[in-house]
Amino acid sequence: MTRKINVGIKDIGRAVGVSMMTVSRALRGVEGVSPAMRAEILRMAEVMDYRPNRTARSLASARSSLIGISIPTLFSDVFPEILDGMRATLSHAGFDTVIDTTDYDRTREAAWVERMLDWNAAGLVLSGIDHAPEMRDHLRALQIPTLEIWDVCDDPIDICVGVDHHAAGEMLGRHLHACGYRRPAFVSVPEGRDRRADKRLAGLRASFATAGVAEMVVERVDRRAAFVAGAIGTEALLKRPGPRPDVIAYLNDHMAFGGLSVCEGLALPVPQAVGIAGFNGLELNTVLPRPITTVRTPLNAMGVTGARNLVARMNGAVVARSIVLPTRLQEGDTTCAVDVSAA
Amino acid sequence: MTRKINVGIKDIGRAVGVSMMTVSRALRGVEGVSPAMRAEILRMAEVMDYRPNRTARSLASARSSLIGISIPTLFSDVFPEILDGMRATLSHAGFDTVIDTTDYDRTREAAWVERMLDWNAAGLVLSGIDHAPEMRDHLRALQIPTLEIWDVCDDPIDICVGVDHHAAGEMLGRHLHACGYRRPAFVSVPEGRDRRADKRLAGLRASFATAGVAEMVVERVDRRAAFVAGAIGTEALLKRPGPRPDVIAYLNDHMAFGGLSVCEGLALPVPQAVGIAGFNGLELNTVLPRPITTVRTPLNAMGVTGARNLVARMNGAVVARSIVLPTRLQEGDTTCAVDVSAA
DNA sequence: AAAATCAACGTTAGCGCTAACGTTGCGTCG
DNA sequence: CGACGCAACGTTAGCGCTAACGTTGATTTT
Repeated sequence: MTRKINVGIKDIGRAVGVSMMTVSRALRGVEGVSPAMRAEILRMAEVMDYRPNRTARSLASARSSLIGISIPTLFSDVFPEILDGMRATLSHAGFDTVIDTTDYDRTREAAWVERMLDWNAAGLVLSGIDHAPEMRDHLRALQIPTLEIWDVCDDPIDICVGVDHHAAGEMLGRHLHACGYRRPAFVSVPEGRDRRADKRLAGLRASFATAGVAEMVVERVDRRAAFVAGAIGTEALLKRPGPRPDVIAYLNDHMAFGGLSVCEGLALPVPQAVGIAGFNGLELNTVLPRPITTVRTPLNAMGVTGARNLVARMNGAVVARSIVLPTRLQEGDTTCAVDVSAA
Repeated sequence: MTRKINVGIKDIGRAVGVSMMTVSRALRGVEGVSPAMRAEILRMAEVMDYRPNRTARSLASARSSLIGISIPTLFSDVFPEILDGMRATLSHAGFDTVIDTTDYDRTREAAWVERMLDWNAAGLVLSGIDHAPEMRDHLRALQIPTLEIWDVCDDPIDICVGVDHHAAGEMLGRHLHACGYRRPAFVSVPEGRDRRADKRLAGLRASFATAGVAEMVVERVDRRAAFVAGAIGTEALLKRPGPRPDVIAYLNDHMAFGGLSVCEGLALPVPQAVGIAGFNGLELNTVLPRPITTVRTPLNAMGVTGARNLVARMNGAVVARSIVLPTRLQEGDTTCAVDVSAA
């Protein structure tokens, strides 16, 4: 091992016989170095096992290669899937990603963003479009490239890529109503926790209301594991006094599956006695003995698109402020065979 | 807003009337400043909305507040749970966590670790104990505080906290054999992908072999979603020629649940015709209509313990090199009621 | 052919902070 | 009461790198 401790660009420069500035340029791929010299420097850097000091680089250039990514939780299939989509693009572009989980707490998110700014982060990725107002203002003022992902609006902090959750809710609602269901219910998380959940519910409500069905029962469960939450919510729903819902929509497919399991356990015919529908079209749904009706959201593609746009944005390109990805209704076996005449 | 752009410790020093060194000491909580002066400086820092430049701090002190955490995948209940356990401890201690997913690729892990070293990382957390040898040597030579988590051995890079996967496999194997099962099968991921999976299998094999059952059928599935993988693996297993297995163990509870669903779909009586068992005791298992026999692993506690030890280690304390957390067999409804006489 | 242009390098100043030594003034102790 | 010790500060010198200007010699321009 010829590995000296802490080889710096100065050492490389000395070895090659040029100034450290030339080395710096060569290593960064900046122009101003002849191809021959660049090759020689790169070779020597390799030989000497040079490792750039990112800290020094960040300090001198007032910009780091860190990208902060904030997501509500890792206990979900949604965010890991989005992260997975972003991964390749960001790492190819040479960025290091610092991930934070906020547990749906805006204050925590804001504090963490400030911390990332202390690191001279090159960019930020935030989940959704609902954030602490001061944080919004701060980021806007600082002009930090910021991607809001998963949800969309007309006026993002910087740029956003996501789906229209309200429209997704409406789409599912229209389908369920067309199936003949008239006593809809929704199983979700505690109110205010997840804005996307509320939007889906609002969309469902809107389409049912338009069709003349005003009432929608909502059961909220505070359980991290989605399958569990769906099961618990469904049991609670079925135990309620009053007419039993004839269709239950869930915040996502995992929850819907939990609910479906409960119904099957109670020998409640699905979709005749009760319809079941989810959201997101998660991989789970592709092998279920009974595919669940759902609204597919392009999670991975969202990550890819978002990351690409963010990188382009950081390179100074002009990109669309807001990109709405399409969702698609995917009919399964858990809705539609309802006996309308009996209702 | 009185917020000036880029308030530095020099500015605070000027405002208070002391040198920047005193400000630095006060802000870092280092001794050498009178309580009154410290209070005054902290107040002024607050007023002026001072934000430390972490980059500069890292460069000057040759040590950053970054901790690199490498995990194979986010698509699992295991690693998010461990991460969740580490979170609070690390963030309270003032560290920022950079998470990387390796997809079970050691080369990728090694490259990423080098990158973290370029950031002067304060510490590292690696999943499991099997890593690229050069990386091991490098970390050892550099004496970077390194925690290996989830698996254990006598000779970790630095310190480790985990469970004994081989013993867990044996434990489950003994139980299954005691139940009377004699044709065991195991559904796992592709060989070599996940060392822990292989160890569990080896443990299962060992205990069955000791009891006189030499053969164990292994089905390997390459699917990210565990439920899906379990379902597919089970179907493949049941389609194989030869005697049908009378018990199927799965790498984890999600896979086991997928398998259970398939068996139920085929009207195969569980646990009579076929037993089902998983690993990890995931939350899912707490609400399943039929609890699955499993081996509980203390994931969250592992994260907590690991993080605490790592922090202690970074503070120079001497901590146990290797900590083995206990696992516990949790009997469910999916094993044991086998009719031994019929076998 | 003198001037302008330009690629290919070099020099100079820091980036904002901290480590490692000073320095000062006051109590204290033989 | 002078030497000593010590708490509470200050000074100096970078950490390793890059931005922003030089500088130089060769090529092009008119």
